Amino acid sequence: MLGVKEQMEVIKRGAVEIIPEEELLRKIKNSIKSGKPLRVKQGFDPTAPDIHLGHTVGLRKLRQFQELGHKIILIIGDYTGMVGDPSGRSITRPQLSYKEVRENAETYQKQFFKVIDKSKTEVHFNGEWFSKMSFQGIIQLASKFTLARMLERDDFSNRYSKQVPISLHELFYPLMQGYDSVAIKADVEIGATEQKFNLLTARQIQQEYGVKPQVILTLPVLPGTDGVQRMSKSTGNYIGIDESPKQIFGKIMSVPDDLIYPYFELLTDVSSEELKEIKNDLEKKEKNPMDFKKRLGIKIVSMYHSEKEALEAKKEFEKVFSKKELPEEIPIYELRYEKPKIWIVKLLTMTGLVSSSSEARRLIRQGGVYLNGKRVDDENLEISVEEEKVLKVGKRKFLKVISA
RNA sequence: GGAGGGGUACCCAAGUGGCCAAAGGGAACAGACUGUAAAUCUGUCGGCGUAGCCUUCGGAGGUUCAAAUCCUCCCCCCUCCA
Repeated sequence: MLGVKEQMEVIKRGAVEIIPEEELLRKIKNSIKSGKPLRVKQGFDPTAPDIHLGHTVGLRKLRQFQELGHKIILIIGDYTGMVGDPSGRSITRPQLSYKEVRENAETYQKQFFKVIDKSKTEVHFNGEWFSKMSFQGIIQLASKFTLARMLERDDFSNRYSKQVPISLHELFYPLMQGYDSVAIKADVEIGATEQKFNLLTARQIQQEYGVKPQVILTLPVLPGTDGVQRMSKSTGNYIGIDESPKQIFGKIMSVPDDLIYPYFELLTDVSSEELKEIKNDLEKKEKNPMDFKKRLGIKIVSMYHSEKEALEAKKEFEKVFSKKELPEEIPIYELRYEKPKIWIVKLLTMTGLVSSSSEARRLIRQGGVYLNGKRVDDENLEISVEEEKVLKVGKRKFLKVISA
């Protein structure tokens, strides 16, 4: 096991706050002395079935704790998932059914272990304790906190002042998360900065239940591919770690240039010297940001697939978008049509390339439809059904149409 | 229980009888440009074989030549008082 100083250095990298830092020092010291690893907790609510790069910021930190010899406790919030975390939210989250949550949890676990080491991880569903909690227990838990303190949160107070509804069950979320820490006796809990309130509430709840309070460690929130909102599945600005190499690479390339540095910092292992260099180069603007993005894309795809696939994805990207050639693999559509000729608009809607014929006409007018590499400029074009053809809609949609 | 304010397209939001398929912004999509699925600029953004029609402003009825807009009932949200 590494010494206190060395451990702290690893732990502090990329962290925003450690509260209280002295307490963490003490805990690590004790852990080294006693040989007992720290219990480091992070919870995830399985609201959407996919883990994306935003989740990996925390998971990677857990991984580092593992490498330092500590115990990771992963809480899968099957019960908290039914409430929905109000953190950073301006509206009530849609409530999920228990069944949905359990199904998502399955997928989650598979993906977790692409980042962290399964053999050194303890997994709990918080239903383990919440499903057994009596109403009496709930009253007891609720009595540990006051409304005034709850309303200190700016997400709640914003909603309240903007007259956006806050349901009572949402108030339970921080209490439940706190109780998780009681149940598993967490020494450290990590979470994104927007989790600070929940994380701090847990400290208080732990003390109320006679458990030593945890140290909290916050990490930056990862912006999504739009460069503005936090990465999340519901806003559609995410990159899932289970996506194909091509998709991950392509999405990295579509990220605004400003995100290049934060992504390198939060999502990859590049050394701090290398990071500095990247920052300098980006600021000087002498080098092409595209090349940094390619490097980033290769790094990230390599982590979740392989280096070989990463290089292939890069090649494919250059082929399709830089050279504007046809991609390596094009999906095939088998066309069944009773007449020898088919109207182009009809074909586009039939194949699902566009959702309505108005849209098809619009795209043709805008010059976004290609047939066998030639731009289609006639909305009334009739094309032969027999002949094999390749359709391109916009920059990214390709389809090979063959007659069935 | 009483009083008042609201519900408009994917999201925010304007519209209080016809000029409303509905301003503006965001998102999305297309094109141009390039350094890329970045940035910027331009355009599109309910549906229908494009031609005028059809469907849409919380829901159901009604008034009117004409309703997002007026009337009735209902549902939902917010605020204040109790």
